[in-house]
Amino acid sequence: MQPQYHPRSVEQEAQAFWAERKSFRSIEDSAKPKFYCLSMFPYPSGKLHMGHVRNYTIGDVLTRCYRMRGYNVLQPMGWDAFGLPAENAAMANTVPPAKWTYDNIATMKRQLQGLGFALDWERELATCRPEYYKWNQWLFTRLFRKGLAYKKTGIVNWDPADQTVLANEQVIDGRGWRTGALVEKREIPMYFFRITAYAEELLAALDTMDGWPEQVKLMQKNWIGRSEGVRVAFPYALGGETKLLWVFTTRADTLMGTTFCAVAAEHPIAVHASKTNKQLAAFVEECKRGAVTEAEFAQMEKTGMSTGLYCTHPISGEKLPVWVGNYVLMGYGEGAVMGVPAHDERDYAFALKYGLPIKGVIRHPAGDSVPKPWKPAYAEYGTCINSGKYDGLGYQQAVDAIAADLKAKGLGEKQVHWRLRDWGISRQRYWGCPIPIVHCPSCGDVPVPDDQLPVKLPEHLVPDGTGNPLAKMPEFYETRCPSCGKPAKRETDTMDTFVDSSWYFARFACPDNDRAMLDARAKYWMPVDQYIGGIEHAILHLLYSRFFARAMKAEGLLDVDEPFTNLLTQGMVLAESYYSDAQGRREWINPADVAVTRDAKGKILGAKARDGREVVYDGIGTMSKSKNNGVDPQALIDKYGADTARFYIIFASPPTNTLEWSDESVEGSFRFLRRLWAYCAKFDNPGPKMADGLAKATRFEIHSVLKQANFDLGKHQFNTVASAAMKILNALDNFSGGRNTVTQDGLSILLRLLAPITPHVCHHLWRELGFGEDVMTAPWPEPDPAALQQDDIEYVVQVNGKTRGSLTLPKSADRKQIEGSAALSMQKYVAGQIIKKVVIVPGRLINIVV
RNA sequence: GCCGGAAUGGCGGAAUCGGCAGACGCAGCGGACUCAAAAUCCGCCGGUGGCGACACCAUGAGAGUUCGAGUCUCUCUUCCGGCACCA
Repeated sequence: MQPQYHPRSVEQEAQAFWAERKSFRSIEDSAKPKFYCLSMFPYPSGKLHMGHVRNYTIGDVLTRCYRMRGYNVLQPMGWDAFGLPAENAAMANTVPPAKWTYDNIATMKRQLQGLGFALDWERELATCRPEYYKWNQWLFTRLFRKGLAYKKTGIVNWDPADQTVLANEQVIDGRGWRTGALVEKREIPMYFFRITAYAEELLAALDTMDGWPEQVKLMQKNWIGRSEGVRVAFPYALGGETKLLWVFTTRADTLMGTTFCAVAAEHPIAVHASKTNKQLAAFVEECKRGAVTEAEFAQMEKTGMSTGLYCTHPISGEKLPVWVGNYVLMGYGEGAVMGVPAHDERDYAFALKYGLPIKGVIRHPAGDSVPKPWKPAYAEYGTCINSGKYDGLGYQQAVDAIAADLKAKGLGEKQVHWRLRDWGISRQRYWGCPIPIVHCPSCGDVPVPDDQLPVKLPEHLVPDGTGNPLAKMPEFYETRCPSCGKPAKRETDTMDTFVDSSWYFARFACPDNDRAMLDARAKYWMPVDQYIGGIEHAILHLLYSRFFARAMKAEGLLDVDEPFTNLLTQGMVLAESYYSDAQGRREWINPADVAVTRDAKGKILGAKARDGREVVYDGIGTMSKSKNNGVDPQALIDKYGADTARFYIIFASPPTNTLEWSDESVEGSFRFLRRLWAYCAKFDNPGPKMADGLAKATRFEIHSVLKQANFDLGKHQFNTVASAAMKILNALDNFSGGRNTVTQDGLSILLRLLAPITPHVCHHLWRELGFGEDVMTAPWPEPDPAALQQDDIEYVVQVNGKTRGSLTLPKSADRKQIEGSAALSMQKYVAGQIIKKVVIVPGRLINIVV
């Protein structure tokens, strides 16, 4: 055996072995339990980054464990290949997004293969291929006919300079990122998926999803946001007609305290009033600029302006002014709210700012009046006061009574309200899946018939930042109506890329089927048994996929509601960043080019760049181009090999934590693999005979560590499994002799425990030392109960909860003997005092309370 | 702003049910080997006091429950993720 560990040749040899045997090809087999292990597929952005390596290493560890445990495992890989970055790269390099994307896929595929993941590459798919997106389109037409996909107006960010729609990400401080022009909101027709039709189900099913982290379920629950309240109408006169201004409130008990109503800038009342009020029109225009995201809305200064119109309070008949508020969102609820300044913090601030009346109608702990400043107690539930016939009622009684009265007048009723909104899928972009609709002047919106699918996206275009190139391409949009045959216009919007990623997991079962979206193989493999991906996807992607699974089930394509049985949300990969301050301009220095100086205790004193310049430590954060703190996985693999990269990633942190990158610790992981190799290289050398006591102790140590490792594996705490492998090697290495029954058993356990993490080196050593032909087909190691037997137990002894020593007692000792021995050993602390009680935790601890 | 999460030595982390805080590793310090370096091996390694046995303090801050709290409860601070057109 080679005395030195050379990862390159070991890894090539192992990968060739797996490729030749097609070790990771998965075939449906109802005789074996199946395990579908899936990591979120990557966006082909260029090269693999550490987040990818982490994600796929975690998935691969699970995949290989389950293979060794005898499951029929599927682990596929594909490409989330449509999206905005390809268009940006296209503009920057004048290269079509398709070419850029396919080149990136080729690079990243090579990198993934170099990492030795147990992937079934025969099932590879890319969402930008017509064979894939044809079925996006096909399903869309099905949902469209059912009304689960429909058209309505939606609001987009409009860059007036480039005459183009911008993504939220492309709007910086209210301006277009390329033009700097003030971005406006525009209403345009868009297609939506009616995800709200499943709101109730998506919420209720969360309670049955035991394999998902509570944290993610809670976030989804709050996102769906079920609330019970009352829908209230405030009548108003417009052009001689009486219309109703609807609002939703969860605090109908405060209805009598309403002193104004506020509507969104896009609300019909605001639009109407602006026609005759120039100042208001300017304010409405103002509202359409500025905040783009909900976060920005929530944090911006709340402003408003009166429309000059009044509505009528549905119970009291009072006249209330109608205002336009920049904080009222048209896309949320009714686009209007009732203002109760006395009992709502935001309304309170608004009323103070604009001199609107404040009318207290709830008795609260701070008293009946509502003096400045705002107190949270004002918003608490209480007894109605100042509310006419509702005086004296509590929250629920008041809501019931008011809802009943409103219902009698036809001005309201109880309603369940959802925070969840329908999913707008139209994008005015080129690099995405075309929406399969033809607009016919006589037939309206006609879905493209099945025999004309897919609507192919031309792959040669280069966008220029001024709108969607498809919309400027008559060859694409000029068509005939599938229904009447007359000239018609094809839809040029493409789908949100979340559509592509909402069902890819099912397509992996049958990526080669050109006659159907899914077939029986999907029913075999689905649901995904273990899904792994970043916590940043906790809401949108996962919720959309849950919706899609239901929609597909309704089409008879799947027979499960929930697509992912178990979910593991991995943490982000972070790195330190450093900059040098040159004339006030920060130049970011890659951490690989920085040397830190430390004091005698290892504390960081300062840092210098490779060229000797002093650099400033800027803390730890996500790896980014702007801070030049990315660590290239390829450089790491080239230097140490894939196994070291995999081992470090697993060992450095539990999967759900963030992982802080450290080049020095990588070195330590490499050192461990070298030690393992060195141990194996001398394994068959003659040495001293192992003494009985040492044999017993070594076996006990190895099997206890294995027991713990298997427990940790069960809770996906892989970092301590890697530690366990190190502990086993330490235990083996304490004996200077070679192969005997104890070390043979121990090394066999070590190599199998480590095989999922560092598969190449374990593959090699397993064969080299004659354990078998392929470690991947060896059974998963289980501890031997006989090795775990012990005659004595070591107790921790405490006095008044403070640890004072330990005590070794025979396993057979009874309570009386334990108490006696403990008191005796604790003479020093107990003497002269009265023992009040003795707490004994069997097999672990004795606490004497004096 | 709202929703969710996290905080333990110089660093990453461990501690299964509330039961020895700091496993395993990194960095650091001391030593062996070497002409020297690298590699490797051995030892030390939370803080304060003490020659020492040992004592006290210590899991972001403050309170509480308990024989006993990193773990449970409340309040607060800081950081991270998401907020519907980044993926």
